[in-house]
Amino acid sequence: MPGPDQLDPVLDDTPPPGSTRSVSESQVSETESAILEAARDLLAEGGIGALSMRAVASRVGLSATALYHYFDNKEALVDRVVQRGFQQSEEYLRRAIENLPRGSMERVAALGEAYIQFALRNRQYFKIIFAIRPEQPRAIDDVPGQGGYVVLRESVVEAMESGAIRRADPDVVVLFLWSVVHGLVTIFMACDPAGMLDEVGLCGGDCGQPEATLALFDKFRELIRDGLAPDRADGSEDAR
Amino acid sequence: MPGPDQLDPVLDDTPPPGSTRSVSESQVSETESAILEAARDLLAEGGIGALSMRAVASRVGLSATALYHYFDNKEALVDRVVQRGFQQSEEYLRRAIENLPRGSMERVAALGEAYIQFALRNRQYFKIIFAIRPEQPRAIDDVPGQGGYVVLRESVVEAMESGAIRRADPDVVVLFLWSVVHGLVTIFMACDPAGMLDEVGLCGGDCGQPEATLALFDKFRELIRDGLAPDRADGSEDAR
DNA sequence: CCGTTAGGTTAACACCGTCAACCTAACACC
DNA sequence: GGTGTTAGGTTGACGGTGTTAACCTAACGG
Repeated sequence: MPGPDQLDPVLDDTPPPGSTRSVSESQVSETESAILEAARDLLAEGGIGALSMRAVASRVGLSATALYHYFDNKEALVDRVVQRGFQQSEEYLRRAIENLPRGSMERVAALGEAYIQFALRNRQYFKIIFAIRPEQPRAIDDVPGQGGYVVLRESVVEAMESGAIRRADPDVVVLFLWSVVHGLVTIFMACDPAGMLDEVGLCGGDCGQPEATLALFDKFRELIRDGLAPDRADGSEDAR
Repeated sequence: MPGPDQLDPVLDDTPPPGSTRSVSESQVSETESAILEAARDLLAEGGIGALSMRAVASRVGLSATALYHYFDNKEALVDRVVQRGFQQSEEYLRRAIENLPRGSMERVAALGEAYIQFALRNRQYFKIIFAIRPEQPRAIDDVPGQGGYVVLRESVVEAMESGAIRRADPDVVVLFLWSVVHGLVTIFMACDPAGMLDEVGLCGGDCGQPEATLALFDKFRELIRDGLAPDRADGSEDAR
């Protein structure tokens, strides 16, 4: 019933007609982006197992070996697909906070929610990042944090300056928050949440994953804010 | 230089000689466990890419098709390998806390550290669980939490009763803590920590992953304990 | 003695990533 | 205008993959 994961379509990189697009960087032939699109679609429809050079090629109307004119090998193709996918994450996150006041805790929390939503809507990208690589971990730039890292860091620093959260090494705080939401999302991508969630008492049984994950994140917010230590003002809290 | 990930060897399941082993459950032929062992070794040596039916078979001295007498298909084999790997995690965690006082915060923290260590020593299992599987998420039982969940929950409940941590829904707290360490570990398995860590100021450049991850976790402990909210006893904290 | 089963074989199929060789149209240059 | 050179494409093949079908053989129960 969950259906195939869909992947968010990627920003079009055909230049707006008449624009004097600089020949820099993201010069990408029409065929090349058709290949990337086809690859993304196959990934979304059937996971990494469905993304074969031959399948991609036939979807674009080429022979498999033609792809090698654009990409060194399959790994390079997949990397580009994932990279393009994650490039959106930054914009996704930025849009999630554009209407929230700078320096507020809500802004930071909204980034967490957005990360969860993006991850669950693009889980194929995540699966690849954390699995496919033969051995050596990739550069951090490929990882979903990259774009989001600076966004989150900015919001955290602002929140510290405004006094919404306490002062501490912002990088540690950012990695901490990132770990929380990323771990949550990763766990829920691997487990059947049904069995775990009625344990937690959230939604009775067959709720959708995104809602359940977000609901749990909402409960996390309190823990993130106040910590696990018992109230120093010892007393009323939870008497009886 | 990081060398191949090694995987912890699995508990021997050949019955101790003379024991009246019940014919229940884990009845496993010698050949079958030889296959599982070979598969685990291949996984450790070369990742999932090196684990092919033919490679496993030849290592056991069989033809590839013989494996199908023991496992429905490759997926089933891999699942068993991973499942056996994770079965150890519970014991691993239990051993990490056996000398720590019940109800203490250290006990909870030690579980986090143990989880990180186990994950980094058995990362191949994690990669498979959280990424490779074709589509549908597996049952929660397969996930590394399963065994560990009850252990962690027990320690959390005890810590609440002793007053070491504040009272809250223990399941939410457990999932929260699990998310933190799991997220941390997952992120570090995917990124090159070098680039990220000197950002954070931990270890100058080429330190090993486990140490870096544990060091960061150590910094997290403070955030977990006290939360992000500014001290209510407003004042001294970080005055310039 | 015969049937069944467990455990194993070989041969084959369809698919995979990739390479080598070749083709063809477009363009730069003397 | 002829002549490289190159970008973009083809076909065919190689070795490897998971998996199936058919077959073999030894052990065991009736």
